Amino acid sequence: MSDLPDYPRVAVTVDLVVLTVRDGELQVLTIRRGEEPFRGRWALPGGFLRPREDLHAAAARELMEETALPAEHVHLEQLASYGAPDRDPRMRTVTVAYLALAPDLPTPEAGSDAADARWQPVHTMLAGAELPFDHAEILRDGVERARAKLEYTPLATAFCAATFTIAELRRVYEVVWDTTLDARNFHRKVTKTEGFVVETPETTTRDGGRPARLYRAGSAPRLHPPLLR
Amino acid sequence: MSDLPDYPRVAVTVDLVVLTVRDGELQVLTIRRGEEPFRGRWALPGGFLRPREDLHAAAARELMEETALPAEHVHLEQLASYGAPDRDPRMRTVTVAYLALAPDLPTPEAGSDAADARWQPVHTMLAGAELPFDHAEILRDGVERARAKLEYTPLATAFCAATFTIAELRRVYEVVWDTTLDARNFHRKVTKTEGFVVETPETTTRDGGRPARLYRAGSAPRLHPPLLR
DNA sequence: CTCAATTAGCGTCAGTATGACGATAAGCCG
DNA sequence: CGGCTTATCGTCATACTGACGCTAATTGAG
Repeated sequence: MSDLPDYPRVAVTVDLVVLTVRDGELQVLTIRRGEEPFRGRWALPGGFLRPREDLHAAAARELMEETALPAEHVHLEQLASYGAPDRDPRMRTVTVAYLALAPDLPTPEAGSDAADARWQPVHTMLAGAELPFDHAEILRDGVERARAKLEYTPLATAFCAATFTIAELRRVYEVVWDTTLDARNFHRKVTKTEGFVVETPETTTRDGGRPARLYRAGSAPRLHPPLLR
Repeated sequence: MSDLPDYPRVAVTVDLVVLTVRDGELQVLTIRRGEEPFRGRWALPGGFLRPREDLHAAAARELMEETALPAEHVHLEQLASYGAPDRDPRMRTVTVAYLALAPDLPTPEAGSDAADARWQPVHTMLAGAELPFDHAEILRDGVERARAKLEYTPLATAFCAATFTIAELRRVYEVVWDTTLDARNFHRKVTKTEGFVVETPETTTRDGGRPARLYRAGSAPRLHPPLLR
């Protein structure tokens, strides 16, 4: 089988928008670039697709390599692809961006490729022209995807630990949507929406005040009815 | 600037899931392949990304070239990317799939690349192992995207002509969702949802019975409240 | 030990949306 | 004209929503 050299070849990369809720704000995982171009700048983690690697596998590998996050606790889904002809000054590239949602993990620090890894507030990274390449656009799209999916999927639980209180889940919504929600109505909706959360026998007082029941994520793939902004 | 030949290159293609509602069912535009592999088989339209072409531009170009559809009346959005290492027997490829929604146009026939182009029922194309490559998976994802977006966006209007009746819009929902909807409740919801449809002065009797008012698509990017399945 | 502070979780109530379906309107066709 | 078809408006019981009052269960200060 010929290699059909008459069609242009492109370098395919995978970039990651890894979001978490930390210190009451939405944060994104950034790595300090160790190579040109943009050496020393904070950027989204990512890397080249390997010759016999599936896209999702590449994203999962990058997540491990560059962020050392425990993959089993991280939601990972494809976001979108970006291929403007001049998006990378080195050569023609197309990047397949993935969106990862993680709980507030202890301290995810640098892996092998990256000189350094750090959580940074999304707001900060989008304020100036911080991010190189088209990473600001990718980050914006990732945040918008997360905001939208919180409405009609139980994905907010991906920002929480294995068990969580309703208040913790509510804070996820409040941070991602940048609104405040009535705690009582939120509690009613979440517990009445079939398959969103599952009660556990435990309670916790880690948020102070009266002990709160702990829940774990339910199995419903979608929320019926949705939680509208 | 060096070409960094140490990273693997991939052939990037763009494939299209072009959907319409015809004869009371959801149909997809297929082309008969004129080249190997799978010569003579019906497949999704698509082609290679050109050296200095943006992804969206490539999708729009393919839509024109292969389907001769008037692009201004077609909604086009990125769907997802597919890059399993063996998805194309010739070489390593990654395809960026786009979803296009078109009204029931007169007769979109073959363009240059394709030996033939034809609308075919989605149900038929997904029933057996009709489609080559991973096109069945892509089509399934496209249909699922369309089904979901009908709930939260006014995208159903993309399946309609420039002006349409509420009943025509309702039939779009019924076909895409494969349900029946109460005509009176649907009328109430659509006309009360801000920015979904805009009344025009005209009416039509093309559906028989009492003349129906014609509407055109509104400007709202999302439906508030959504139309739930 | 008591009390204030804090957070959880239940209850109420009015306004609104929803689904089921009746009734009327306004064309067409024979 | 009378019947057929489809459009559109109306009704009504029920469900959901948002605003907000109230009680429960813990912690920590004094």
